[in-house]
Amino acid sequence: MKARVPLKPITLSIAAVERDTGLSKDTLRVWERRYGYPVPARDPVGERAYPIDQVEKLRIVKRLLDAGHRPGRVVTLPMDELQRLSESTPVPASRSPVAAAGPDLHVFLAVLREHDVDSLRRLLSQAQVRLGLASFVRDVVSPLNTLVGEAWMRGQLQIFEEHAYTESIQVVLRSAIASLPGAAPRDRPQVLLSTFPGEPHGLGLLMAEAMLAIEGARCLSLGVQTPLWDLVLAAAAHRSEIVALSFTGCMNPNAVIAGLAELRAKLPPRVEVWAGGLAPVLHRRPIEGVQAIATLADLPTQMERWRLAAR
Amino acid sequence: MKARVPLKPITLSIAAVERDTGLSKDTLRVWERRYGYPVPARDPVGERAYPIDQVEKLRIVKRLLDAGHRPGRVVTLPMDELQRLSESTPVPASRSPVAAAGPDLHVFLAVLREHDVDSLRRLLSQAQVRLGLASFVRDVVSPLNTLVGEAWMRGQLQIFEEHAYTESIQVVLRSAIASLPGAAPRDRPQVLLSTFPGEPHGLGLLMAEAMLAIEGARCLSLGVQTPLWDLVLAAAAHRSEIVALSFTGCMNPNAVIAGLAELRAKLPPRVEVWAGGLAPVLHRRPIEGVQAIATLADLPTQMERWRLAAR
DNA sequence: CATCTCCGTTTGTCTTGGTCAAAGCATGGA
DNA sequence: TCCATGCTTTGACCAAGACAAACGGAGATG
Repeated sequence: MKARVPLKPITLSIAAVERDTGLSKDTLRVWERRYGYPVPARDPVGERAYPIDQVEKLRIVKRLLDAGHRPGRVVTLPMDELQRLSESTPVPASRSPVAAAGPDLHVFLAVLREHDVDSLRRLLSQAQVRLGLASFVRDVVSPLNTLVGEAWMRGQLQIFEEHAYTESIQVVLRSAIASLPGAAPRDRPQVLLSTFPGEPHGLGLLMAEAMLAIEGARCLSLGVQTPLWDLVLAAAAHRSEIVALSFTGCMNPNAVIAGLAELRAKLPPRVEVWAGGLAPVLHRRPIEGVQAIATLADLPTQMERWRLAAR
Repeated sequence: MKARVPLKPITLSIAAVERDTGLSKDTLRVWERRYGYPVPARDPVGERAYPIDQVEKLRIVKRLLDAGHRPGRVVTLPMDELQRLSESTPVPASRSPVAAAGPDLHVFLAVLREHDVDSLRRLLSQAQVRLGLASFVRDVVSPLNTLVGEAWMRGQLQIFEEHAYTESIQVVLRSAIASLPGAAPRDRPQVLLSTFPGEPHGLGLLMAEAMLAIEGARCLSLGVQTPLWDLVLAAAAHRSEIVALSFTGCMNPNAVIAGLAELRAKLPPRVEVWAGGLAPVLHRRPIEGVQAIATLADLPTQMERWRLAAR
């Protein structure tokens, strides 16, 4: 009931800090207990009142956490140390030699930084038309995603800039997909696309949908976060022959493995399970009955394989 | 750290119930203490494990709460009483007489139930062309959303069917928006669209974007779940004159109010805050400095008002 | 040198039981 | 009819403790 809305919000309640930083109330309290930071002031009632500068520091800390740092090492650091870390943090660098990949991907990044979304979309559209959809997805969107992800990790990109990027890619990709010749009802394979609960990123799905649709597959995307059991139901309802999942690094590796194993077990054997995306766990060791898609360029190959298998 | 993924998810953790029902952990615990309901089972570790039927009951209770009932009076009622109340309680959504609205919205629902996504998209596209975008959004998509939401609440629709529906609407709306004449750089107002963290539904944004774009606004959608601070940064970066947020019932009412108040305080006064969507809390009482958008049909009116105000 | 396994440490979420302000409701007076 | 008052309901917050999962380093193995 403490929905206090102070006229002079020079301090924030713990709930407000949770909203602003994404750190849960429990976490904030336990940090205070363990690391002695942050130590907020108290309002007349005895409740925590965080000054804004503490909150801003917490925002930076949160970013470092997302970039892979550990709380115990960074929460107590002074402000200038944090700044230094933000800039110098070496990127976890998955595979994909980005630097070598695109010619001038940095142009896209530059207009994004200037908040010129119109130009960004125009440039993306032009690239799509010039290169063709497949090459656009493979050689522009995919490496650009990595580039943007890395820039964000380094703190060179704000969250809202990343959101604007995602939305722009979505607009261009969806429009390109919509203008592909629609698959005929007889076309095969019938592919069901989605992500597991806990995986909120949908760009991978769109990219995969584009690559598969080019090859003549009948794609049905369910968007993100479909419960496992519903994937089984949906595959049955739509007579899907392939269920394709997309993963980024944000899902728990064990949850990925366990989920894929369970999905595999619940689907009829004739339905294939394809799993792709940046999640490292997919590419460590093969998973029984699951096709790991190393890169988007593998999708056509896999389709070829599927078609050759007599069915 | 308790991201348990039980193989047999016949029960949900308290965090999962919070996500699914919108009732906070504190509330769930205090209800158990005070009213003796819900009393979840305990897992081997001693943590609450809610059976799904309790969660479903809680969802109904939550709806009754949103409709104005008080917890003490409804949490302990048996299931049939709740059903009776649900039906006899005048729809919380004061506006939007669904039954009277569409002529044959049930056609869409029927093809959805038959899993004929191709037909669904074709029918939607045809309706969009026949009615025009504004009427399509106002008279088809919006009431259809309510219809689908209610069907899902009643358990008449699977989650994957709801996902397929959402994706279909998205395809049709995005394609319609893309084919609108683009706004000129000088056009106004510049509108920033998004949702708060915790609000995962993006259809409202698309509908609003369509209505606003028709009226000649320059829209920039950031997709869903933009942190509050980033909304402020984005509004500054894009010189937005209006920040429009969309809410469904899944957000905690207090979080909605507090978030809007904080956003209002952090934005420069000349930037307007518009809040729309089905969340009941928006329409209970006006919020200082925030324009509540009752229905999508109000968006043109609000635009008119904004343009008349000398700027 | 890469990869696996083991083990101690770190970390966030959950636990109990208590406090209290704000919102809701009813009663009585103007 | 409308407003002031007092009582009840309600959920957010607090403290301190427990514990499993995730992490990271050491050592063994291919």
